[in-house]
Amino acid sequence: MTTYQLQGLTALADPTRRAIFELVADRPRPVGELAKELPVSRPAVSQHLKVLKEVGLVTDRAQGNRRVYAANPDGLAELRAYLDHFWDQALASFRDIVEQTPEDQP
Amino acid sequence: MTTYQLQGLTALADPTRRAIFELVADRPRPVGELAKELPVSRPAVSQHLKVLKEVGLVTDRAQGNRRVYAANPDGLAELRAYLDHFWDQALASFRDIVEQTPEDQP
DNA sequence: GCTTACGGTAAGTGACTACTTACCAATTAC
DNA sequence: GTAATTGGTAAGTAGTCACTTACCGTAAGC
Repeated sequence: MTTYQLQGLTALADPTRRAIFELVADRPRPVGELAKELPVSRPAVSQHLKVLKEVGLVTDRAQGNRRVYAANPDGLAELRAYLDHFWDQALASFRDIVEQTPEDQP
Repeated sequence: MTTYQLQGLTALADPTRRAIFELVADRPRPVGELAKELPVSRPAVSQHLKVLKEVGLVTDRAQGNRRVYAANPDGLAELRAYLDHFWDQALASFRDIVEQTPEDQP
């Protein structure tokens, strides 16, 4: 778990890529529609979608002339599992901190 | 929610920073101990800790000569909330995709 | 007092990456 | 058939960022 790649986190770190993911999570959309709602060019959107697809955060399917992208719950599940794991650890170590006040040491 | 900064995601995107966070989530540690377990220099660790602290993922407290860093559950909670929100949306839109098979269009 | 340990900061550098324009392939419409 | 729409890819570039070494402040030990 520690040596995990967690490429999904890296993918969602970019604001534009996160915006794209949020748009397709709202509802599946073709590339052109995504580019219209974003301040970047259409090739940029294509490149971002390629990254999101590689890490399993989106899926695509041909629909006539267009290619419709949708959010993939599987990719999100991996990130949720990662955060949930450290949630428990963080809570435990944080509790240790609180119980051990700074005046404790001699 | 969409215009959120989500700096925590950006912070955890870097592998070294993620490793640091995982170490302090396991148990609170001083800077030197973190540097010993990582393939980067101590100043690099300090810089990463500064970022993690700014986005609220870790807290620090002076302990004698050392400075002990611990994971902060509040920062993690924000990320969890973000992913959970899009989890529902992704599930819904993904269900639409599945129900509407590619052979549907005329 | 002086020395040692610990850690934050400054400055500089190399690598990565998000973006652009240009080009090409494939499907639809006529 | 040709023209138009859609979108993926190539090549090049500018900005960001993770890292290093060097330096300085502060607390503990003698």
